[in-house]
Amino acid sequence: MARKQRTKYAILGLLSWKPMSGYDIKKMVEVALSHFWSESYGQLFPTLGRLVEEGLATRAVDRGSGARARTVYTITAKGRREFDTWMREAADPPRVRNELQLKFFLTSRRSTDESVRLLEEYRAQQEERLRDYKDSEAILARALRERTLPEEVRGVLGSRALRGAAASNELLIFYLTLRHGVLAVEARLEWVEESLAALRAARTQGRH
Amino acid sequence: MARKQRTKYAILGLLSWKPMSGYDIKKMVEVALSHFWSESYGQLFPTLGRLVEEGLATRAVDRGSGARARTVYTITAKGRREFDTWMREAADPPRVRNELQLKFFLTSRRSTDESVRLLEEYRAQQEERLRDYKDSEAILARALRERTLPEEVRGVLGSRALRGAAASNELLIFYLTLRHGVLAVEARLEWVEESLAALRAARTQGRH
DNA sequence: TCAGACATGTAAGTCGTTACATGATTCA
DNA sequence: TGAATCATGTAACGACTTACATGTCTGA
Repeated sequence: MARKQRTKYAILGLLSWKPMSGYDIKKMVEVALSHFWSESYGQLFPTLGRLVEEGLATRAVDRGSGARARTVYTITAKGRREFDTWMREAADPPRVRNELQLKFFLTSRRSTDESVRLLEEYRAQQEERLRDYKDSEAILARALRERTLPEEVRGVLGSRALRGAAASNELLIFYLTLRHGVLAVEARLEWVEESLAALRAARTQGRH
Repeated sequence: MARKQRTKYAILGLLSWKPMSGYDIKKMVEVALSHFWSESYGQLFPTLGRLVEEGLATRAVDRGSGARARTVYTITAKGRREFDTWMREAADPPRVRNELQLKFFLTSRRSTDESVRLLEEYRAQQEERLRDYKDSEAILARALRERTLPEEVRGVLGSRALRGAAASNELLIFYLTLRHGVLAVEARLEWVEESLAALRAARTQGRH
């Protein structure tokens, strides 16, 4: 029952790129995947421990030249096999629980002012996000055009020089996942405008 | 810690419309809110019990003329006050965990075929949803134009005749929440096409 | 010197799903 | 008569967050 263990596979997937510490993984998720994924320390560290127990990763303490100690996890062959299997399984559709939509729905027997207020709250929320995304999008679009690897993404995509199809493909996929976020946010903003207009129109009609 | 209790407020909100049984609430969520909300029995019934304990709702067994017994919950004045308070609080932005996006991101060091397969899976998933939404959208758009209350939504919006601004506003808000679902799905489909085109273009370039 | 980032973890609790369990009623 | 739907719930589990706890290193 409920055997999804998505944190496990997310970690395995990131470790399939390169060995990382728990802290690295948390940072990576925050800077590169935050518009479609999240992990908390409370999930991350226990899961890393379980990965080692199950023989899917190994743990090693790295004291590189005076730097602070880091516990680095490396995926094993068995870990790669399990990750491969998971990648081939159908992804389960995200179950959505959008509190703002719920509240908006529940205003239908309350006042139109309240509906409008919620829409404006939603708009502010989404506009802020859009600004973030647009900044990153511009950087990535430029990198793709000019075939350079911008400093901002080196931590995420690795420090290999951007030459050959492989590295450029990584950059493209990274860009596309961000585009998903941009298009989603833009659709929500479009919806807000459409809804505000519809409420205004209804109000005018009701008053005639 | 983690004192959101969204199920509690969702139930309170629905009970603020009319008295309902646990089963009614489940059905209502499934038919009217499924594109932005979900509740499971395992959450619903214990929460309903808690509502009664806290004096936010009352429980009554209804044996209406030979029909099967139903346990009907009615919101109290205290319940309405708590619901009002919650409605005025800022909604917390939904934390998103989109497994398909994660997988797509993780294909960036694997094969383009795998990226394409995931996009096609996503497209199929979203197209199916869009068909559902479009059917309901057509019914609701027609009802709004003609100012009638279609049979399909009577269970949700109550059986009051559609006259006056109040009932028509309910229908409008219901329609708008569905539009949110439609626009979101359309944006995802747009993204799929854009991404497939980008991958095709990259493949051609890489081969030249 | 002190803020901020690096770094690793645990404890406690809540949230939420799924499977199970049970039985009545309706209608084809 | 038997499938579908109505109807109510519990048990077990897994998922996930938040708060707590602790300490180091870097650079302005």
